Amino acid sequence: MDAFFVSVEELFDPSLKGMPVVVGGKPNERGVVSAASYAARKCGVHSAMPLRTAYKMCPQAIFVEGHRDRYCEYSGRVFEVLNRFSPSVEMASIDEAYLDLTGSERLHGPPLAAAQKLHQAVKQATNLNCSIGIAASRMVAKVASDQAKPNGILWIVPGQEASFLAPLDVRRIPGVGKVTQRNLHACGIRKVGDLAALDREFLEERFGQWGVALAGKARGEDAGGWFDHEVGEAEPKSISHEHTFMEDTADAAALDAMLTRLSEMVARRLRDHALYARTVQIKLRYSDFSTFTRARTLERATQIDSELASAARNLFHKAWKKKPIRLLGVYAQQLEASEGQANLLEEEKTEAWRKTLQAVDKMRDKYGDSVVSLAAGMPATFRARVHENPENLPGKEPKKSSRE
DNA sequence: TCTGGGGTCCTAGGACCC
DNA sequence: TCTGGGGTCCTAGGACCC
Repeated sequence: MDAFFVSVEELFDPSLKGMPVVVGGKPNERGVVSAASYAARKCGVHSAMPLRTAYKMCPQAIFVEGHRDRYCEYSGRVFEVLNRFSPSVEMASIDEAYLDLTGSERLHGPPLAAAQKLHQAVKQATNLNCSIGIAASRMVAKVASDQAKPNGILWIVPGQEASFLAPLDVRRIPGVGKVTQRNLHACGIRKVGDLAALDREFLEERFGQWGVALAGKARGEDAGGWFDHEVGEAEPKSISHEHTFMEDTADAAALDAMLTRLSEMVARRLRDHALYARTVQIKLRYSDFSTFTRARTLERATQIDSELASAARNLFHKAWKKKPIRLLGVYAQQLEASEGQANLLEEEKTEAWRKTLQAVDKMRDKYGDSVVSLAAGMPATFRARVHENPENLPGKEPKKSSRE
């Protein structure tokens, strides 16, 4: 999809059309650009750029918060259109998909005609523009669709892969980021063609096994192959939440509260997926952006808020250098379908928690996530108030709202 | 310029085991 | 006496993608 987030925002607010628009947050917030309209890109704004930088470069731009639910909905509509065209559709992300059109010639005609039909169908169903790359491998199709932007179609005829790729910057190859680009430039390799011309031994010595794969990509060979993944929703391999503070803080109570809240969010999603985490990891980032992770593997896998939270807080306090913190994160890894064996005492305890959390999850579904929380996740001032006078508990407050 | 949040995959060293 | 070879698990860090 072309400038997907911005284009969806334009559907909801047509006055944004043609304007420099930045999706991601307010211009003075800590955050980065999720998407920029083509008008904003003309000022030099691009995704992943800090919002404050974007504001300096393009002060006249309109800054809007992202609406993930809207993007998901439109992503679903696009998927429905694609699914009509081919039974094997792989959504690679919220705004990118691969279609296998093998054997669909009788139905859709030759590749270019099929792509034109598809392009029109997407436009008709969503009023959004997309770009389409057609090729004999996924990788080449992806690069072709990037080159076709905006709103274009590009067909790389079989046999022409290498000559199509050769004049492009190495950065265009999926998997080549800033660091690899810098390393390749240091060897005098700037274009994909330079890469394709090198011999295997040189690349293997310099970049390891990955260099060999890279040389293949440069010639248009796709190690991944076609739709060899499992069908249906793949289970996640990790679940995480992280938070960057508006201002760095060394307030231990505030940090503990944040770790608790993040743990609750992670645990909630573990339960949604019916998964248990064997490994808990935390991430901390100081004011100078130096970043550390600490992990611990548990005796038994868990999906219980308080178990995750206490593991996270232990890890944090062992690692924390008592300096102001910019970011905290909580990660669940080594996800398993069951918690494994336990002794009788533990079994009783987890059973009690399981029932409690089931009820809590129902309340959160109905009234929002903040309606119930571990006390440790609440602001310290609030905890103190309740401690001094239990009448301050939300349910006992005199004025009733629907939340309560 | 001052750097989000959600992920995946890879590497490398050390502990431990046979 | 100057110290193997293979495997798995765990931990930490980093590149990359959208």
